[in-house]
Amino acid sequence: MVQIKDVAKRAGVSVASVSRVLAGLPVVSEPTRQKVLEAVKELDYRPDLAARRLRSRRSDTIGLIVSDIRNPFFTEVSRAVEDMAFSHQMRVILCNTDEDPEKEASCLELMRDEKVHGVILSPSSKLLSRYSPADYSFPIVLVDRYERGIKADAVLLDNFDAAYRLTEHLVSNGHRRIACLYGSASATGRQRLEGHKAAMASHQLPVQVHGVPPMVHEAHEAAMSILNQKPLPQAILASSGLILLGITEALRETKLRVPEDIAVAGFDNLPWTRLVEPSLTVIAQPTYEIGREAIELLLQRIASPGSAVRQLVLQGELIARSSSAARIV
Amino acid sequence: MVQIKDVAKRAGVSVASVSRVLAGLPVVSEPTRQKVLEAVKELDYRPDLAARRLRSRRSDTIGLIVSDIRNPFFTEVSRAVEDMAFSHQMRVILCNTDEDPEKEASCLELMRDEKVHGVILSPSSKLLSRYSPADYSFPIVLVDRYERGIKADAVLLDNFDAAYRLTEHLVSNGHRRIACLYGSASATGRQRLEGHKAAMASHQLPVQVHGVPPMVHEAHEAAMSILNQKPLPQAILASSGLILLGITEALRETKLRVPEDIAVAGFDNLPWTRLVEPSLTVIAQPTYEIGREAIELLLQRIASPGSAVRQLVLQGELIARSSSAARIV
DNA sequence: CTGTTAGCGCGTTCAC
DNA sequence: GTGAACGCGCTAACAG
Repeated sequence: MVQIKDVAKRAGVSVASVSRVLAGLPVVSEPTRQKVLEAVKELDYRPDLAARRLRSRRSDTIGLIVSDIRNPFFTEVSRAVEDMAFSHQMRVILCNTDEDPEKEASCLELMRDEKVHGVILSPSSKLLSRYSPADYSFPIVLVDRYERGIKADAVLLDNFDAAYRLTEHLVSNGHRRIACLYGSASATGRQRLEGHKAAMASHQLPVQVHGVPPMVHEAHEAAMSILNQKPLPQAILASSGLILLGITEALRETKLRVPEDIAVAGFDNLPWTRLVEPSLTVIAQPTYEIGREAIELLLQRIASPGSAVRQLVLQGELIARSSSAARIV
Repeated sequence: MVQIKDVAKRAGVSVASVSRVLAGLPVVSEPTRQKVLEAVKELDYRPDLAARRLRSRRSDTIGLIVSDIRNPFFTEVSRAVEDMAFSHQMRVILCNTDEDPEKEASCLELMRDEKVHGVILSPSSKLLSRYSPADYSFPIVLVDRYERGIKADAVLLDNFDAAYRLTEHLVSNGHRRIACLYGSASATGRQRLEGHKAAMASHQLPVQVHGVPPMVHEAHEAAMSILNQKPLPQAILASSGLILLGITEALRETKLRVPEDIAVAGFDNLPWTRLVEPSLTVIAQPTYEIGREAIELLLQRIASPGSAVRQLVLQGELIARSSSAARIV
């Protein structure tokens, strides 16, 4: 294994000079710089990261902790995080928690052990409810999940507003009896519920809401029982892409026509939502941007640990498609 | 920062004993073991990974290099890899290459620098064509992409067989003029093409094949031009989920009925394939299992570097749905 | 079975 | 502007 002293010998300088050149310190003369660079290339020298990390106490690593990378939202976020990290010469360590507080805790411990510079985290409800940045030795940026009043950096969708607008869209298209299936397990689902309720209230319309656990199967079941009730709601609203999937499955089993018998709208502009017949009205989240902003916020926080906490709130985009077309009265 | 000598002092033993207890070496007496464990707990001692890695020359890390984590196939594989790695106390470093040979090379270098124990890799066509395990200092397991004759561990779908059976299925349902859109950029696409051609040949049927770059847009365009030709093929076959998506989009623009006017079948059992109308016949890949087997193979290779190379070939599952229903003659 | 000690490869003082 | 030397925290070899 070629190491720094080999390079030093070859270049006819000391190891200190090699180290300085590699660190980009400007206190080194141009001739030595060239000598070193040449020797590095000739020997194909690669600094030993373990030694460097031990000595410098820096890992050049950040952590990304999500519930499940297979959730398309997190897939996209993680791609953005990887891209940004790569371009900043940083490594990313990824963990899946499956919303399990114990796994969450062990992931966080792992991040501590790895001496990450910071973590991007989508906390479970449980963790979020007792969350305090002070409990951790590294900065954390929350994504997707957040509770008002928490002193923490975060990048979020404006869930209330998005659900409000989606509901407004349904109402303005003539739908009045609207059923809302929301993810009861997450702060995000509950915030979307609040947006929905506020929009309904502004029209003096009664609400019909159903909390469901975050699983396709459960959403499917819940949707089925709603679709079998009399009178049938005029529209059904899903607070997440997963729930929307469950509803869509259920609708395929019934012979109900969309939007004539019942309109549909939901969250997350996944590829399939425009392929089903009819295509589905959704709120598109700027997922890649959320990831990009999260790591940006994290890097800034690392650079200036003392500055005030910030929440970055991004707007969803309403994509109106056939499934929520105007009701013929 | 609490370190090993603090623990040693507290437990009244030497640092070596602490190290041995933590390494799980069986050469330590039960009393000292208990003393050490207690001290570790009391001080909340966490070994410094950088120091440990420097000294032991082991990183407990493996690499995963894929073209794009957003490809659902790789998402699933990566989840499996993460799960297995986590349960083996291993870290995973993930890289996206976008099929770019340069990025591929820098990812591989990064893995070398990180001293990973091994890498799971889906190589670009270019890399695959000149691939040799001997070029790397760590073991590599190929996933998804592979070329006959390469001496490398790999976990693969039986692409030839899957495409053969999918074609057989179409033929046995009365479709004879079949157009095949295949991914020309990957070995995988070409192997599926071969399976298709073989099946057609066994029935003395002429083939009509079209290579497309691996982008939805391109597949869409190619599908459009096929759908506009006279006479219309009786069926259209896609060699990947991505191409199937492009075809599905194109079909929505035309007013062709599926399967009456044209039947459709393809690869990858993604959630949306059973939600579109009509639902799509596909070959389901055992994606999670592929990831699981890949890391299993890698760990075995790490354990015994000298043993013979192995390719693990898994079978796809034909899921017949409405889009390929029997042709009424 | 346990303790002492020599480095692992590098970054960083501190003299020059 | 440069080099010599120390030590980051740990593991492993060796002595006892």
